[in-house]
Amino acid sequence: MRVSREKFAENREKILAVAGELFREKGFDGVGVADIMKAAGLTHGGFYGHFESKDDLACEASKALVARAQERWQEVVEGAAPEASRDALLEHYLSHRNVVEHGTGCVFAALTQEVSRYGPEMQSTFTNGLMGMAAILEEITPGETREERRRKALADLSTMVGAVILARALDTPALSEELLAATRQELASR
Amino acid sequence: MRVSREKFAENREKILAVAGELFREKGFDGVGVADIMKAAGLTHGGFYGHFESKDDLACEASKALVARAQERWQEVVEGAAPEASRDALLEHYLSHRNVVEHGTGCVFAALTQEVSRYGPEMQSTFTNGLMGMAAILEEITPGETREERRRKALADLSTMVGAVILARALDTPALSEELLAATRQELASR
DNA sequence: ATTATCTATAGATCTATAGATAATGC
DNA sequence: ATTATCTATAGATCTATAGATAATGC
Repeated sequence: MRVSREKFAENREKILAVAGELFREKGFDGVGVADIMKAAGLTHGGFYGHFESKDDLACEASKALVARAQERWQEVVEGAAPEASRDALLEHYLSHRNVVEHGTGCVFAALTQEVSRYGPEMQSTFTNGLMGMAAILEEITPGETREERRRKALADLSTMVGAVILARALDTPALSEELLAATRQELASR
Repeated sequence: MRVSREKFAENREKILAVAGELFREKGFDGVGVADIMKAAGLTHGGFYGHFESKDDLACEASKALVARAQERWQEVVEGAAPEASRDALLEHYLSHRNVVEHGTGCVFAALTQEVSRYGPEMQSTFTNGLMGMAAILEEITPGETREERRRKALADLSTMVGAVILARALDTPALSEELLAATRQELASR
């Protein structure tokens, strides 16, 4: 049941998209190749025509997710007036949606803890991604010197990702919301 | 090869201690019952005399780790002069050691992302733990009102845990150290 | 006699591959 | 003829259990 070259490329993209969602929902270790292929509407065995291994897929999916995350931040920043861009980004990131919807939420809030156990290529992808996010933040962060803005950007990035990760672990929506609101308020007042 | 009642209790503690370390190193999904028992110097089959299931062990080990983490923060706070306690806690937590030594480092920096996928009992344990850490922070956080101190404590907790998680994902020690130092400096200046 | 541990294995699941199938595209 | 997918399965690994073994403690 061979498909056209075009459809082949489409299938590869479908696998990547489905994997990006399932990995964020269940973690790299929490989902198997068969699950991913089933969700993509293909058979298990067909997978190895598209990717060398599950690790290969995990790396490719991560690269796509990290690139997309940076694009989203750029869009949010560029979509707001310069003086409102930092607040816009804070509202975009520290949102109820990003806490509840794991499968479509921030890749860093979902997978960072697994990265340090998944080999150098994955770590390199996340390092580049995090530095990219920090660079975007740095540009919209007030401060006297470039060093001060860089410092604030790194600390703010830790705060933002940390808040979403912790909010996801809390078992009461009211507590998650309080943590999120507290973080938004504290970051905005700086 | 039956052992004494005393030795039985000792073996249980040994399993819990080894599990606490291996879970923090490799994640709940990254280590098996056989690995844990081997590291404890016991056989695989003996496990089920001590715990009902792997999930049961994961819950018990998490409870112990969370309780121990709170004790450590209390000790650090009480071991410093009142006006220096916040700085002491920041230095204790935002340390090179806590980034590099996963097996003995902060349980929240190691396992929080897996918690939301591991059922309500585990989430409850982590929620209680996080609220306990926030309460300790709140007491040593300056601020006009109790609400303001609570808010700052929640945001600072997000920053601290977030910084260690991100520092662990970075693939260059110099970048990890920069992130840690930036976060320490920003938090201390508040 | 009781019970903590050990040996052995059932049963489920997961990654990866081999060979068959069937549609594409030169 | 080439090649993308499907069927079937090998091989590894993981949780959990059954039955045997041997030391404890009434």
